[in-house]
Amino acid sequence: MKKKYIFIDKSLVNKKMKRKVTLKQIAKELDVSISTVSKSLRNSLEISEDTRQKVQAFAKLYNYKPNNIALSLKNKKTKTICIIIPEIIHHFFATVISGVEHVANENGYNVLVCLSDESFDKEVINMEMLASGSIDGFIMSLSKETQQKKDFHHITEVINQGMPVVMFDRVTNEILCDKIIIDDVHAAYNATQFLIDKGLKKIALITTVDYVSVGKLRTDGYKKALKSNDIDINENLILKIEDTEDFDHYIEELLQNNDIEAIFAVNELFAVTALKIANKLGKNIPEDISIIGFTDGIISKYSTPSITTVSQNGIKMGGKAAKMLIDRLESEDEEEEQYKTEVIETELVERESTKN
Amino acid sequence: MKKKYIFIDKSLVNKKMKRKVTLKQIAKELDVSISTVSKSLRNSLEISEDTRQKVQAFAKLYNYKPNNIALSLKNKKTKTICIIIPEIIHHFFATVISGVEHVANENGYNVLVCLSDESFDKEVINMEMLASGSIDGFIMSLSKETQQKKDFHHITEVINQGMPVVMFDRVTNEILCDKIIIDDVHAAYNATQFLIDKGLKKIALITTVDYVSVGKLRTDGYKKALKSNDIDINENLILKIEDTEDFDHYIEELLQNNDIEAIFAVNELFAVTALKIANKLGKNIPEDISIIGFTDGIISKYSTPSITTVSQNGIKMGGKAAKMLIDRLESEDEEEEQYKTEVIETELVERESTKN
DNA sequence: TTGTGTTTCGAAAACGTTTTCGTGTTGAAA
DNA sequence: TTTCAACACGAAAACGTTTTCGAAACACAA
Repeated sequence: MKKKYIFIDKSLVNKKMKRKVTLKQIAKELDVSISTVSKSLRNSLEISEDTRQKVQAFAKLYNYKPNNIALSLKNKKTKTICIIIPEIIHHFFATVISGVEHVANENGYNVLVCLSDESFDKEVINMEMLASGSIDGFIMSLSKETQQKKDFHHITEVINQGMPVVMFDRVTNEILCDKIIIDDVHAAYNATQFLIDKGLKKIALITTVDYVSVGKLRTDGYKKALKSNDIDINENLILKIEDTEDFDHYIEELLQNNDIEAIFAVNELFAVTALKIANKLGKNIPEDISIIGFTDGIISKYSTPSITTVSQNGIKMGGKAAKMLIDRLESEDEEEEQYKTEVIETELVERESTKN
Repeated sequence: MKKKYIFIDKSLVNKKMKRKVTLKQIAKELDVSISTVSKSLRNSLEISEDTRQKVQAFAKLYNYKPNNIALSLKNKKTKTICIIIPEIIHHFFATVISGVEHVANENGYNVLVCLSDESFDKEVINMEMLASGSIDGFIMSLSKETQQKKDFHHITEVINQGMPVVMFDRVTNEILCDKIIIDDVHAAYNATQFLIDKGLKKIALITTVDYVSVGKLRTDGYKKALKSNDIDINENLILKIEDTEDFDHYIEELLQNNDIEAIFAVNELFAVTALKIANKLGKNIPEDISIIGFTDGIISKYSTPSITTVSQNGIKMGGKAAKMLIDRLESEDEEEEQYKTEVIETELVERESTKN
C-alpha cells in the first residue's frame, strides 16, 4: 500500500518550508523500517534493488541529507577543527587562517575560529568550552598574557583528554605537542647580517618585551649577528616595546638621540612606524637609514618606500599545521606520541627600504 | 554499597589520560540512574540534598562536562553560526569576522569561518554541507562569481529550510533576508563632492566591473556627484578593472594620458596602487593629485602619504550582523518575517592624500 | 515433506543528553 | 491501622544516525 501524497508537516508546507526530512519520516511514509531506509541510502546489498530505488528516489525528491550532529554523536568525531589566535586583524594571522581553512576543507573539515584577544582567560574559556565534544582538535598560537603567565594547564588538560593540539608561531617548550615554527633566531640573524653586509654598523633594534617568545628569539638573533661581526651591543639602540599602543614617541626618541644607520624591527607595525617617524625627522629611507621588518604583510608591500622584510609564509604555516593535525586525527589513534616540530623556512624579501 | 576506587578505562588511566566522563559512567559508579545524575547536576529539587552533593562532588572530581554534541542533538541547536566570505586576506573581511566573533562569543555562540575564494561552487558546497544541522545560521557576503551568475538558489534553499541568513556588504535584492550594508552610493557621492569642494574637476574613478554590487553602486555615487555639480562625465577618466591581478599598467595609462587632478578609488588596493604609480610618474600627492580610497584599512593608514578614505566600519558591521542573526535565532521562532536592512553610516577619514 | 541456504528486512543498541511520567517509600494525619 | 501527600528516584522516550543480529520468507534440493 503506497500513499500518494505525503505531508511531512502541514504548518510548514503551508509556509512553503521544506524542513529537513529525517530517516524516520521517510521510513514512515514508505512503510518500511528506519534501518531499511538507512541501508538503502548507503546502497547496502542487504536491501533489494526494488526498495533501494524506491527509497533513493523518495530521498532525492525530499532532498534528504543526513544530520551532521547525529553523525557526529555516533562517530564521535565532528570533522571540525578550531584555530585559536590572539587577533585576526593582524595580516599574518589572517593568512594562517587562510592556509588552515584550505587544507581543512580539502580534507572534509570545517574551521572554527576563536580569538583570544591576547587574553589568558579567553583562551582558557574557549578551550574548555570546545573541548567537550564540539571539535576534534586545536591549532593555536599563544596569547601574550598566556606567555607572560607561563600557565599552560588548559592546554595540557586538553591534550590529556586525548585531543590533539598543534601550536604555531608563538609556542612554548613546556608543552609537548606538534609545532610549526620558523627559526626566529636564524631569520633575525640573517636580516641583521644583511644590514651589516651593506656596511652598516649602528643598527637599532625595535622589539617586544621578552616574554613574547618570538620577540625574544628575534632579539637573540640580532645580538648574535652583531657579536659574530665583532660589533658591540649598544643597549641604547635596543628598544623594547611593552604595549601595542602609543609607542610612537619611544621610536622618535630612539631616532633623535642616536645617529642610527639602520633599523631592524621585529614586526611590520614597528617597521612602518619607524619609517614614518624617520621621514618626519627628515631622514631619507634608505639613503640615511635602512629598515628591515618582519612578517611579510600588506603594509610592507604597499608602504612608500616599500619595506624589506623577513617573510613568514602564513599560508604555508597554516596549511602545514592543518595537515599535521588532521594526520594525527586520522592516524587510527595509533598514538605514536612522536611529536614533531616543523620549521618553515623564511626568506628575506628585498624592497626599497634597504640600499643595494 | 559504595566503591572506593574507580577505573573508567584502565588502558587510558595507564597513559594518564583522563578521557571524558559521561553521565552513564557516573551513574554506574555511584549506583544510581542516569536521570538522577543529570538532575543532581542541574540542581533539581527532585533529588535529595544528600545524593545531589555526592553526585556533584564526584562530577567535579572527574571534571565532568556535558557533551556539546549530545546537547546539540537534543536541543536542535548548535550554538554555532557560520560566516562565509570571499577572502580573509582582505583587511575589511578580517575586521568583520572580528566583530562577528566578539558579539557571537558574548552570546554564547561559536563562529565557523568559510572562505568561498570568490567561487560560486565553493559557496554552494559549503552552504549545503553546513545547512544539515551543523550550524544555526549564516552570515555572508557574496562571492564575485555568485554576483556575476546571479544564481542564488543555494541561499533561498537554506532560507526555506528555516535557517536564518544575514547578508552584509555584497548583498542582492533578489534574496529576502536581513541585511547590513553601507550606503555605497551616498558615501561615494560624498567622497566625490569632497574633492569637488576642493576645487578639483578632473576626477578619475578607479572601480571594479559592474557586476560587483558595491563597485557599481560607488560608481553611481561618483557620477551622481559630478552631475549635480554640472561636471561632464568623461568616460576616459573611468577605469573599470576586471580582475584583481595585473592592473598596474591600466592605471599607469590612465594617469599618463590625462591631466588628472584627483582620483577616487573604490577600494584600498586601487588607491594605494594609484598613489605609487603617480609617485613613479613624478606626480606629488596631494599637491598634483588628490586621492581618496574606500575601506578604511591598514594600508591607507600606513601608506606614505597616508590615504584619505571612506571608512567602512567592519567591526561594527560584523557585530550588527551577528546581533541580527542571533536575535532572529532566539526570537522563539515567532517568524516575524519582517526582514530588516540596516545601513551603517560611513565616515570620510581625512589624511594626507588630499589637500586642505 | 523436510532440510538447507539465500534473500530481505526489522528490532534494538549505541552515541550522551534532558525531561516526562510513573512508582515505591516514608511520614503524618485521620 | 488506614490513607494520602510529599519525597526520592528510575524507566523510557526523544533527538537522528549506523550497524549488528536475528528472523521471516522463499527457493530449491533431497
